[in-house]
Amino acid sequence: MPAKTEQKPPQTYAQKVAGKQAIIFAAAKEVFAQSGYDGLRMSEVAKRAGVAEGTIYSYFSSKDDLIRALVGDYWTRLTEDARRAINGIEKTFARLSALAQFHIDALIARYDYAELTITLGRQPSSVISLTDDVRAYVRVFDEIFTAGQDRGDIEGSAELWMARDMLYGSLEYSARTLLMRGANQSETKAVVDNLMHSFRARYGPDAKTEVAASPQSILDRLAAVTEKLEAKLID
Amino acid sequence: MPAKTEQKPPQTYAQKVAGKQAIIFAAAKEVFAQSGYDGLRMSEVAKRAGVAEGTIYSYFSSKDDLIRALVGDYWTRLTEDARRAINGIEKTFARLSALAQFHIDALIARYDYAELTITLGRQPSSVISLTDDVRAYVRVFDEIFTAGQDRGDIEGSAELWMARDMLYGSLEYSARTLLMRGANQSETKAVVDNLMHSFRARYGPDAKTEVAASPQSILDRLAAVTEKLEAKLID
DNA sequence: CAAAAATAATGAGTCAAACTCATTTTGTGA
DNA sequence: TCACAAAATGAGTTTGACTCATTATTTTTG
Repeated sequence: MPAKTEQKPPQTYAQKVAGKQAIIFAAAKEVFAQSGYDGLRMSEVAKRAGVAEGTIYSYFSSKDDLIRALVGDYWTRLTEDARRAINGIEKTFARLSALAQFHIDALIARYDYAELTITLGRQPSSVISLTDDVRAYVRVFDEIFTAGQDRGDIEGSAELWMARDMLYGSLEYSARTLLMRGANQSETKAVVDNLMHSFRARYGPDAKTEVAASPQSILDRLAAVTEKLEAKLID
Repeated sequence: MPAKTEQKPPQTYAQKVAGKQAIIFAAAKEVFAQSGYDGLRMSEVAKRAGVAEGTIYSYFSSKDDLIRALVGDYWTRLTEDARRAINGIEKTFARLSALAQFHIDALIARYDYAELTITLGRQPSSVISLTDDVRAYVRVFDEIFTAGQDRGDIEGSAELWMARDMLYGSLEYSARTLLMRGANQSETKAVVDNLMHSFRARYGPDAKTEVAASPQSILDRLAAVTEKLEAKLID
């Protein structure tokens, strides 16, 4: 990377032009974050980007195209984050679990992007594909799964796409329902545990073994409750 | 039901008015079916219903409200069909399987309604709830599941909502991906089989016999009972 | 039964917002 | 410095949801 990019005034015209797309994009991201799809006004994006409304249209052919770019970028960033989230974890199911936890947390943090992925993904676009970015994201799962099959952690005959749909489908739907009541952290963990339990039972080699809570923690709870009961009885 | 309703000309004014809502609704359904949400024009609905555009607005407060009514009706009809689909089937997992097959087929036949449920369900409406209709639909699953728990086909400690989210989530996501490639009948069957396999492994009694008899599950049950006792004492 | 009141229907008109395009501004190469 | 190209501009167009003053229809009242 040459030092040129550091200097402020002497950029070439071409550089300035290239930068403008990024400026508009950033402005759109801001506006989208606080107004959502319907609330986003091209006029507002233009104002924030410091350009005329018409200018946007020489970089993005329509509002939908602009949003599509936003959503595509979202998945690209998410892909990187997902890889970071599973980085250093070795065992197959632990990796899957970490990915699942990352995924549901991400969805709950910003469900709007997931929602748009569903709607925009189904209507064909002139320019930006979107499907490709989602595919790249989903590949993180695929890699763990097939690697797991290779090392014998996962039943070799298992169909990748079915497992994938089950994982992402469950998590997406759970995120949605958890958002409707107020989600809390412990519930997302429970969802992930339950899902991983199912996964192990379905795809793992040795079937089950795992349970939700340890006997010890249940004993602790029992002891606590019993104490309360005792106190009540004394009254 | 009095014969009055049979006669054509001499309806009361009130009857005519009530009928008009249905006429507009039917017209909207038609237009939506062939144009989708974005393509549906209120002017077109008005034309098909044989009323002025303004008239629609005295029956539905907005385009969104109209569509919401459409989607709500969709789920209501689907609920009836789902009950018919499992009718006469006795065994718990067979019932679940039939329901799952019915569900994925329905989604693939008309994914647009499911899509709108996601988007419209999240934005609060002034009038029509939509969530209630979906809840009623989902109750079909809930009934099978809890009945299954009662008769011991399904692990008693299983969390209903998690199982529900897993089933509907998997099927919805699968429907979406199957639609992207061209879905064929055999693939939906494979998805359902795979899902039911997972369900059996996760929630069925036979695979889990050891677990059912394990100290763990006994502790779980004890904890649950103790909690109930505690609640009673507090009253 | 006629007049008054209430209810419903109408559609021309308003408004908001995405998108266009003739004009102007800015940059480049000779 | 000038001609040419590329980019930016924003006033104007278009589209489509929604409003509301007016008109039509039904019910109520005296």
